[in-house]
Amino acid sequence: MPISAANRHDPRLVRVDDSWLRLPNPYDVPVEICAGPDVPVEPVAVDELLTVLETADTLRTLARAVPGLDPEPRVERVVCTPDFHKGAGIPIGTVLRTVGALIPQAVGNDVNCGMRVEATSLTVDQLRPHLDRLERRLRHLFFAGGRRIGLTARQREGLLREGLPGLLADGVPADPVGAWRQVGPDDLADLDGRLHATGFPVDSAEDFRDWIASGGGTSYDSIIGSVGGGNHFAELQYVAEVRDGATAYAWGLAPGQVVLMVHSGSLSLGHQANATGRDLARAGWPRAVPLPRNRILPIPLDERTAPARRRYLTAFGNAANFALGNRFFLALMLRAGLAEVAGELRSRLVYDAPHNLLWPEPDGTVLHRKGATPAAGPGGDGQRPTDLYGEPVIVPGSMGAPSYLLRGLGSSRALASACHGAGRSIPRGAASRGGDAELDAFLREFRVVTPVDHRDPAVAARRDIVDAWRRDLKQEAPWAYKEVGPVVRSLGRAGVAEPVVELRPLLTVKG
DNA sequence: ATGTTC
Repeated sequence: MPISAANRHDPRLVRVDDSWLRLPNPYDVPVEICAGPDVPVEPVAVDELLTVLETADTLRTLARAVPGLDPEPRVERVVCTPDFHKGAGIPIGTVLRTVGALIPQAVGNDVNCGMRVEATSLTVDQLRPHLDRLERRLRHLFFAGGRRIGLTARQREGLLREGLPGLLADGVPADPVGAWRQVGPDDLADLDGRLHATGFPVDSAEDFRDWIASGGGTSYDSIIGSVGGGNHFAELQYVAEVRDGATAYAWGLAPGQVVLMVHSGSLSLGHQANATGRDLARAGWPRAVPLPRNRILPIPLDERTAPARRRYLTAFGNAANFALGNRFFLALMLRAGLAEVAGELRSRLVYDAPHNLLWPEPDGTVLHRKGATPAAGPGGDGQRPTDLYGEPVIVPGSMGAPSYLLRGLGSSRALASACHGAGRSIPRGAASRGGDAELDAFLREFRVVTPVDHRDPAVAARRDIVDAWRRDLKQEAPWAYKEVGPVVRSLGRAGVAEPVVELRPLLTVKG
């Protein structure tokens, strides 16, 4: 193989085989990166991985300083996905299994950032003639006053405490307005949780009283129905290629079928929950232990920290539930646009997958995912349709690029986790490449609907707004991301997940 | 990643 930027790896990494790299370390923590020889690994991200190892050392210090911790805190295993790249603190694409402690900062700031995919009853041939009009309608629905998601305090509290079952406990409002009009029998039928996570039961929502109250009665707020920034989007796609016919059929996907894909998180609620976790970890930090240099503070799983953990996990669960609800409403908004231009349609959930979550287990282990997606294999309790074929793994491409739907294979080496995208080739915040004309041509070609309509002369006159918007959007341009193909092939070769369908974009709404 | 609406 020729030496190129794409196959040079950081010298600190040891290639184990075609699928895995290992980071040797003095803490005896298994650290492995799932990446083929054609997937470049950012040295800066490897630097950050060393701070994860400092956290392994922090847990040892805690175990010595706080007597009687049972089980003794330690980092059991670290796995990085093929799209692993630099983030704030712990790299994005890091899966961490700990024993005897949880680490709020090992979850991305945006709690339960994730994907929702729905299969519609429309075909790409039916939709193509209406794309110009759809683009205009979606701009109105997402960015120009068309959102109109009214929620009662009861619905808000239900959502934060139970997720979608709580939101929809009383069914659809008697006189539905806006996105609510798109709720159909399939949405209510899926609420038994057999297909996917519909909610995380938590016993209160005290940290979010302001959002719940929001003026009383049926009220509107500035958060629900927002796409969010960065790499978040709401997209219409179609099934371009079927790679695994049996699984595609079981998941209700056929060639040419129009699919909705939403990538979004918990917006400000997740940030608030994470800040709560960080503050509680700091407030409860044992005086005998110096603050770790990397500022990543674990919370040991003992009696002393029980009230703090309960408070954090409640806020965390509230935020995670909000994200499920927001993705649901974003999908309803896409459905509303489709219904306006192509007539009434059916749309059914394929899967909702989280990227940023932690899972405390009764045995004292905690699985943390930051920018990685679950990829459980076939099996489970056999009660869910997905148990037959493995968990749906949604890998979005960068703007304009194909996305993939894979089936998880439950690799224990990979901590049953897959990548959540192609991964950046240019870190966020680095100088963005490409001229304005190049960006504009790209946005037109791929029908990218954005909040700033720079073709409107009144908007174009606001240079400061347009410049800031272009700067941010260039960070999400395809040239800021790796190619998704080699990343997806790495997952297959490693036995993490296998492709089921390839999806190509028709129209993208960027927040 | 970071509240764009009645």
